[in-house]
Amino acid sequence: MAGRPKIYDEEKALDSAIEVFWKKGYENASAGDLLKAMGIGKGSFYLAYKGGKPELFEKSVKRVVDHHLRGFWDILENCPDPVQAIKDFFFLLIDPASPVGQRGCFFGNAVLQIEDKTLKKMAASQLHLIGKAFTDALKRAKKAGTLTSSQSPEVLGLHLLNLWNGIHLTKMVEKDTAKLREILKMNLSLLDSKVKI
Amino acid sequence: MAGRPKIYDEEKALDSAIEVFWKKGYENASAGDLLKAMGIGKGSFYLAYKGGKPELFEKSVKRVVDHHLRGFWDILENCPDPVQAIKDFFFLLIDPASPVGQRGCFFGNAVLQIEDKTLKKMAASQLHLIGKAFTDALKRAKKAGTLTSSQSPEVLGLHLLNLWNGIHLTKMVEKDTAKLREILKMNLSLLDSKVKI
DNA sequence: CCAATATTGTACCAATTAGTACAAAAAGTA
DNA sequence: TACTTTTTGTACTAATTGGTACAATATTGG
Repeated sequence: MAGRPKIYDEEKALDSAIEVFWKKGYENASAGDLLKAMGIGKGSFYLAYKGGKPELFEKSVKRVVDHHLRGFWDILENCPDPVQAIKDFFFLLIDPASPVGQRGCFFGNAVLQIEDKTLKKMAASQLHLIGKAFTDALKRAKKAGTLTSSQSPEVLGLHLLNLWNGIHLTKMVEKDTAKLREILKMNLSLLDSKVKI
Repeated sequence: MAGRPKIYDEEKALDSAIEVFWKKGYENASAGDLLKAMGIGKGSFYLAYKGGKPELFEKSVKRVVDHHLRGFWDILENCPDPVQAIKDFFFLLIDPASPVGQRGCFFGNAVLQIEDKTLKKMAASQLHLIGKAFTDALKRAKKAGTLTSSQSPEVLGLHLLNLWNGIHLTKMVEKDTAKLREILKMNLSLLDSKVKI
């Protein structure tokens, strides 16, 4: 148990790779781009990621789940009013000042960018989990009485995933934030009881 | 004005290229893939598309607009009840038996796949046009009295574009068609007057 | 049937790619 | 100090890439 110590920080390097994947897309990110951003050489890279780019992406997915999504999940699971938290979150998503930016959803992008079936499925199942997180939060809200819609949490959770999927792309096309706010208001009003289908 | 005649059908070759772009994604489609599918050699290809893959994609976009979208636009502009046509169309989109399949939206995919700014913007503006087509159809429906929602056609049109963007991705993740139908029903009910926001 | 023109297939090139091999380096340990 | 272990950087390979050059081919018009 000795050996030359790593000169780089594994998590920081991984985060840099994630940035590249997110910004350029999976297929556009060459090994060279990734190595450069990660600040390591080929020797270190293929030692740490014997599977090359696919393995790096797999680890990136896990890191995005653990790092970027974990906080959001915790809020959904613990906040007093999940419905309000969800609404706030979506409006944050279209705020031009928000750090979320114009990069889209890491997993949604991946599903539409990656040809490799294994990686594509992995990204798709993460998206599905986001839907499940919405659903679970809504179930809790239903019990607590803050979800007043008569629709089932399952259907509403999928609706929110669909809204999530849509808005990430739509906001790249429609720059009028006021209009985006209007459609969010409409879509989120489906969680309220006053809206009868 | 003479010369050796073309051995291939330009439109058929272009359609084949579109298939490749649609199925594999822009970045995954190599020049080799495209030539093979188009059934032509390099000589013919670089004679017809001096700009290479970008030019081919540009022509593909125009062809998809003219060929795939035109029919839909005509219906929207001429049918007696645009609201009903729109609803039918969305349900067709999630029908497993539909030829639309799992390839997603040609333009939406492109926006998320292509790094080249010019091509990306071209795809984005086509998406925007789809939203405008919805809006225009809804304006007509409003005048005809078949659009009963009190929301403006502009906002509802953008909502439909957003639904379009979302459902193309969501149906790749959620295979339960019944659930998909439920969220379509909900989202499309926003066009009806009985739904008050 | 010859000239002009446009298309085709192939051979070729230069650049970039992912990935491997391996020796040098930097630590711990005895 | 010498040995072991792990990481690092570089040099290298093999394959694929997009794109060009060009001679051969197939047509129309004079």
